[in-house]
Amino acid sequence: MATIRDVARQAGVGVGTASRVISGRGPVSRDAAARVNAAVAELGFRPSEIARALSSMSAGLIGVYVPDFSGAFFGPFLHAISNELRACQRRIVVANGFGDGDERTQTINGLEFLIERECDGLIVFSNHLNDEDFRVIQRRQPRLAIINRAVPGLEENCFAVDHRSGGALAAQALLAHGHRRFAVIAGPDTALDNVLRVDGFFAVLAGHGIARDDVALRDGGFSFAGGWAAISDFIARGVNFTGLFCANDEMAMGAMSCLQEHGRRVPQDVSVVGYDNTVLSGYTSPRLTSVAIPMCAMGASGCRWLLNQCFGTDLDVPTEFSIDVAWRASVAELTRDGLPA
Amino acid sequence: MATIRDVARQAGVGVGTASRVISGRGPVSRDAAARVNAAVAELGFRPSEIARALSSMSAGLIGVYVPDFSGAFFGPFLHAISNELRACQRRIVVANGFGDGDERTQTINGLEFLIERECDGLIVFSNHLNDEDFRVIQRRQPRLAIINRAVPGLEENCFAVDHRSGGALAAQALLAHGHRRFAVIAGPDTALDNVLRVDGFFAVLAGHGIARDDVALRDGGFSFAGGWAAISDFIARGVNFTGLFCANDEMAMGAMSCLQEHGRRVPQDVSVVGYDNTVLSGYTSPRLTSVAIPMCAMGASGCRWLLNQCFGTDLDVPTEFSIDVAWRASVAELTRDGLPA
DNA sequence: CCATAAAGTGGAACCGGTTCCACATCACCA
DNA sequence: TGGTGATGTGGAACCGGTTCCACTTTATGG
Repeated sequence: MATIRDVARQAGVGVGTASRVISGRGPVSRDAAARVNAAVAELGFRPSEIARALSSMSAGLIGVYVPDFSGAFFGPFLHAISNELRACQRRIVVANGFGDGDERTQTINGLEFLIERECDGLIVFSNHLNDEDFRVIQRRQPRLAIINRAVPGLEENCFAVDHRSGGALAAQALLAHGHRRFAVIAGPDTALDNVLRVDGFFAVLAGHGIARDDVALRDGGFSFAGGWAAISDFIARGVNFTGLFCANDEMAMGAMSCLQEHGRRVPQDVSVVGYDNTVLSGYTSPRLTSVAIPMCAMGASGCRWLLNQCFGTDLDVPTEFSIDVAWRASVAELTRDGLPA
Repeated sequence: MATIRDVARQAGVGVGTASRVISGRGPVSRDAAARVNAAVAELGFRPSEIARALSSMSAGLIGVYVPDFSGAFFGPFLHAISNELRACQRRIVVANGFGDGDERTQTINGLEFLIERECDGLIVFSNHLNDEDFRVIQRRQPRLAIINRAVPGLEENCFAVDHRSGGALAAQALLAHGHRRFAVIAGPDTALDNVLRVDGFFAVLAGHGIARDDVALRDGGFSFAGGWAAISDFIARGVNFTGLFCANDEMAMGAMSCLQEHGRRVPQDVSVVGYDNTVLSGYTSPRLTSVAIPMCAMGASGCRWLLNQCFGTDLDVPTEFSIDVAWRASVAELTRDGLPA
C-alpha cells in the first residue's frame, strides 16, 4: 500500500505539499497539485483513515448505540441517522446489544467501544442505563445525544418525548369511541418508557372514574408471543373488555391474532391500539391503530445537534417532538357492551 | 486524556513495559505489572484504539455492508454476525445503502469506507454489484465474505444458496397440495436472486406441464404495497388462481391483506407461499408458509471464515446451506377448482 | 529599487500506541 | 569462576497521516 511519502517522492514534492493537495487544505500551486494528483492516480494511493484519525484526533464518525438489531424498531432509526450524515460525508459506527443477559453491561461495553474509537459524537438509545450512568458517559464524551430519555441535568443532550402523553392518547382514542372496559398488555416494567406509557394510560382513565384495579393488565414482554399469551390468559379468565391497549406493536399483533383465533373480531368485538407505529402496524388485518412516536425525528435531531457541536454548523435542530395517533382500522365505535362469554 | 507515556512515568517504568502490561503481551515482572495497573487506575487511562490500529495495522473490526437498514430482513443478519464476534472481543462496523438512487455507487462507496478504515475483513450482501465489481474488491481486500451470491472465480469467498431450488420448493409445496392454477408476485428483475427464485418456481411447473404463459405474474417491487397492488390487478382482471407464490414475505403480507379485503379466504380460497421466512411470517393471520433461506447461517459462516483467515483459528465453517419450507397455515389442500368470479 | 506582504514549499515534530533491539540481572550448572 | 539461558527492562523507531515553522520565491506599492 502506497503511503503519502511515496506519493510525495513520486511527485517530486515534500510530504507537506502532498498532504495539502490531498486533503485540500492550505495553499498549493496549480503545478504541484497536478503532479501530486498524477502520482496519486499512478500509485493508486488511498489515505489511511486510521492515520488521519490519529493525527487529527477525530475519526469522522458518529457512534450510535441501539439495544438490538432484530425487530422492526431500530432499522428506520438507524436509516434516518445515517441519512442525515450522508450530506456531510460522515458515517455512523453502530454498537449493539443483544437483548439478553445483562443489558446495562452490554450498553456500557458498547459505549466504551465507541468512545475508544474516538467517535466525534455519540447517539444513545437505551432503556437500561440509569441517570447517573448517562452523566458518567457525558463527562467522558460531552458530545452525547440521548434519545428517548430525559436525564435530569443533561437537558441539552436529550431528545425525548413524554411517553405519559403517548399512553394518554391511547386512552383518549379508546374512550372517544365509547369504550369503558379495558385491558392492557404492558412491556417489562424494567423498561422505563413502558412504565410511562402505561401510567399515562391509567392517568386518563382515572380522570374518567376508571380505577387501575378495574383494568386487566399483563406483561407481554414486548413480544408477539407475549401479546398472544396475555390474550389467552384474559380469555381463559373470562375478562370482559372492549378496548385493548398494547405497549408496543408486536404485542398488539400477537393479541389480534389470538383474539381472531378465538373468534373475537377486531374491531367489532375489541378495539386495539398499539404503540410505536412501526411498519408492522400497516401490515396487519385489520390495520392497527398505533401511537406514533417520532423515533426518526428524534434521531435526526440528535444527529444534527452533534454535527453543529462538531463543525460549528448551524443546522436546524427541533427539540419539540409530537406524539400522534396513527388512525387505522383496528379501533371502532363501541356497538355492544362487552365480549361474549 | 492520559497517554501510555503518562502511565509509564507515573508507574516509574518505560513505555515498553507499560505497553506490555496493558496489552498483556510479553514478559513483565509481577511488581511492574502491579505498578502499571495502579497507574492506569489512578489516571483513568484508556488506550486509544486508533493508535493501536495504526501501529498494529489492524483495526480489530469486521466491516459489514447491507443494502438497507429498514425492514425486517437485515436486522437478524447483523445480529447473527455481531453475535459470532462477541466471543473474540471483536466488533462490526456497518456501512449501509439507502435503497434509493444508484445502489451500485452506494455499495461501492460503502465498501470504500470500510476498506479505508482498515477493517480486518469484509462481509458483503449486495444484489447490485456485478461479478467484476466483486473481483475488484477482492483484490484490494482478499478477506472478503460474499453472502447470498456465487461469483465465478471467487468460490472460496462465497456463502450462498441456490435460490432456484428455493423457488422450486415453493412450487412443490403448492403442487403437493393439489394446486394447478397459479399466480406469482415477483420482485424487481434487477435483483439477481429474485430472478432465480422465480425461474426455479417456473422450472418445476414446467415439469408438470404448466407453461410460464399460463401463470399470471406481476412485479411487486418487494414491498407490501406492491403485493397489494398485484392482487388488486389480478382480481380486477379476473385471473383465476388457487396457488400464489410471492418472492418475499412483505409482498405476501400485502397480497394476503388484499385478498382478505376482497373476501377471498386464505388458505380456503387461495394458498399463499412467501419467501425469506422473516419474523413477519409468524405475525400474519393465518400465519404464512414461507421459504426459509439461511441468512443467519450464511452470515455466521462467512464471519467465521474471516476469523479463521485473520487469526489462524480453526472455527467450524459450514459451506453447505439448506433451504427449507417453513410450513404454516397459509397453505392448504385444494378443495375447490378456482376463485369465485 | 528596495521594503513588505502573500503565496508556496520542505521537512521535522507530532498523534499514541506497538515492537524490536540492546542491555541488565539473576539462577543454574559445569 | 565463568559461561549460558531465561526473564525483565528502557527507549528508539515505527505506523501514516497532519500541522507548524522556517524559508524561498513572487507580487505589490511607495
